[in-house]
Amino acid sequence: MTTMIQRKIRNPEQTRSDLLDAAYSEILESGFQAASLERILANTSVSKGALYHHFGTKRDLGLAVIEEVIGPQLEGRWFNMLAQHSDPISGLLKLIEEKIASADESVIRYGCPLNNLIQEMSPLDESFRQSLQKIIESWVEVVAEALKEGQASGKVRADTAPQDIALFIVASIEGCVGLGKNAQSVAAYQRCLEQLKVYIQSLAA
Amino acid sequence: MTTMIQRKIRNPEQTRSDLLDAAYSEILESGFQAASLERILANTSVSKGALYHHFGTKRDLGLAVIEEVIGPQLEGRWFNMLAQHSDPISGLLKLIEEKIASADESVIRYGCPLNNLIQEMSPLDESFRQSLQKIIESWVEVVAEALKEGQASGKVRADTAPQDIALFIVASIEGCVGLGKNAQSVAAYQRCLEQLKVYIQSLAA
DNA sequence: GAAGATACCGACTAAGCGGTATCTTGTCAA
DNA sequence: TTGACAAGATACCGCTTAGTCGGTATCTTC
Repeated sequence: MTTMIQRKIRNPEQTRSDLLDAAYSEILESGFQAASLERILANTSVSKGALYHHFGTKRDLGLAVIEEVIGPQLEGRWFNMLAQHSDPISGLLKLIEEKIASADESVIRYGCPLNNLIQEMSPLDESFRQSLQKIIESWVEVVAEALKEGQASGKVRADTAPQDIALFIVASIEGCVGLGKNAQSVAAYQRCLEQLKVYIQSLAA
Repeated sequence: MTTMIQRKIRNPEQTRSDLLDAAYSEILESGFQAASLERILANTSVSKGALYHHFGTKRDLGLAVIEEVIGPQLEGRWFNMLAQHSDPISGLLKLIEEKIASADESVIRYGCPLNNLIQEMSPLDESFRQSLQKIIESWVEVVAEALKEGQASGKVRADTAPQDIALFIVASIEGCVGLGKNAQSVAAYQRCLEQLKVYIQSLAA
């Protein structure tokens, strides 16, 4: 009944991964709710049937993007950087400096994928919120742990609360990205991060 | 041809204001793109015809919400508070403390209306971006001016850049709200703001 | 090589969307 | 009192949306 022009060779994992990538881009550009499955499909060569074979609903696709694309992206980088510095202050400064150096149009245009989804989805869908929260928590935890070790080795002021400071640092970063994004200004983003550096330096013992 | 059950008395300004209020709530809950005109109308007793009499498009309605509801809400408060303190540090601390004290479920649930719209709309619609940017700029400006005056009167450290610091403070606040919102935790929000207080205190001469 | 499972295809559906057209009614100035 | 216009009402339109379904092609297993 219908003409069948299918892919000759099959590669389910590739198909799934293509969908995740395309969905990630679409969500980054439009947000989750305004993300269009038709557009995602148009940017891959995947059919609607294949999509719904791999993901039960649009929601499932979105959650998979968070857990399998956004999460790993963020955690790996921070974990590694802080692991290879014995002094957490240097490690944090290095990470911020890296952000300042690599700041470009696309960061300023789309902002932080994590923050975007938090602002849009966390009040609307509890599963999204929890998924995003897991990432935030492990991010904060990595920073807090580094600060604690720094306190133990006498490199970070002892009269501070690592957990709270870590939370504030993460919050500030998201804030800087958000403001830079709205100003459409790489310079504003960088100036904002420079102030965060000042704050971080003030944590040194 | 059509049955006409209309409002007996007319009050165009009230109608317009009702629409703005209902649109504000709907946008706060669902974001702009997912905000439904039908739902907005259902929450007022206004007809679609009346809506489109007052606002040309959904976009126009959104822009009016930003300029006539969100903007004034924010600016008034910060301007007044900083005006009545000769010491900007005290003024800022007072504002943060007020935020900490008045933190409740609804702040944590919906977050900052301004930040929500920035993350969602600024990459998608240049008019939205500019409208939001005007608010951010005047917010940053109020803080920066207060800091400058503080420097002049010797209450704020002279070796700092008021404009950059103001930017960072605003960014941090948005970040704190955003993280508190995702954690669904008033306590986390408050802890985050407490750290901002520490930073602000460090600006004193 | 047959059978069963997995992967994939694309036309279709129902609902919701923003927006429009055409109408009536309230208001107020002349 | 009446004419003009602002304000409001409602039915309707075209379009997009997420999701479904019957069917087919490929792969794996025995």
